[in-house]
Amino acid sequence: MLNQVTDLDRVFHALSDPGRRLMLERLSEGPASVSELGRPLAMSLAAVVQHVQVLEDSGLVRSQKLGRTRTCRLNPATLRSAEHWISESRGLIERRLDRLGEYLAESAGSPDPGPAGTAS
Amino acid sequence: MLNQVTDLDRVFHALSDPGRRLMLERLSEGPASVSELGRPLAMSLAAVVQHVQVLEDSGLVRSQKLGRTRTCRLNPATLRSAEHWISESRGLIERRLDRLGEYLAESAGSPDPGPAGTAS
DNA sequence: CGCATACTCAAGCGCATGCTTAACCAAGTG
DNA sequence: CACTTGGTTAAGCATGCGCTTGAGTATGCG
Repeated sequence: MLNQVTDLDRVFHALSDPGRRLMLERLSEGPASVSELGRPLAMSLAAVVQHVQVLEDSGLVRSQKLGRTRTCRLNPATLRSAEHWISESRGLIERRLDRLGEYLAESAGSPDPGPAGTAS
Repeated sequence: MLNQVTDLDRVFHALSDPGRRLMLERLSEGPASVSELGRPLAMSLAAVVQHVQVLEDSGLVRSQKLGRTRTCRLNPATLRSAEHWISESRGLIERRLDRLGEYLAESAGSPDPGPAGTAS
């Protein structure tokens, strides 16, 4: 719950690249080799390897080498932790907005009394 | 569904910074001013403004200036689109793993028949 | 064996990011 | 009015990121 923060850094950063997301989408349909992941991407194999490394460092992907090919597979648990962070924040504010809506509906006409609370 | 991709770039990139996530958590409890968002962050106001700019470009945050203070508030819709992308990928692979589990339970002993499909 | 395949590693390059300081402006406050 | 507070903008700098090339290693195949 605390050092997960730095984990989230890596996860969201990994997710912020369209090429890496494409790899993940591919991986969500089943395991794949490194060169297979990079095939639709128009870049050198070395670059693909670096992307895979980012994904693996983030925990989104795990891989193992069998013979001379490295097989990657998605790790849903890490994906879930990112999803969890988002849904927490989103849930929080949506509940807040709901309550605000009710409040405004009840006492229509009054301005927001104190949205931020401690305003120094 | 298509040009959302570049939007997701910005959203996930915005989420990849711990300071920005802290701002979002703050914002999920209600609107706040720029200097208020930056108070716990140990950096100059100018830097905070730049972070807010990133959040706003991503669509995660909207703001309006009233008097001399800019008030920021969270936009749950954008948060939801990021959550949606993740849950899609995660759902896909978890269903796949479930099916694989059933398959392995039924015909125990057989190897995976063809996980990637088109292996060229 | 020789040759292709599938990476792996290191160095380097250009550009973006994250921050700083400094100057500036506008809005409240005494 | 002077002064402070809150924010904006621009310039500059250090670091990191994404990619390349080039060389090397290990595996599979005929």
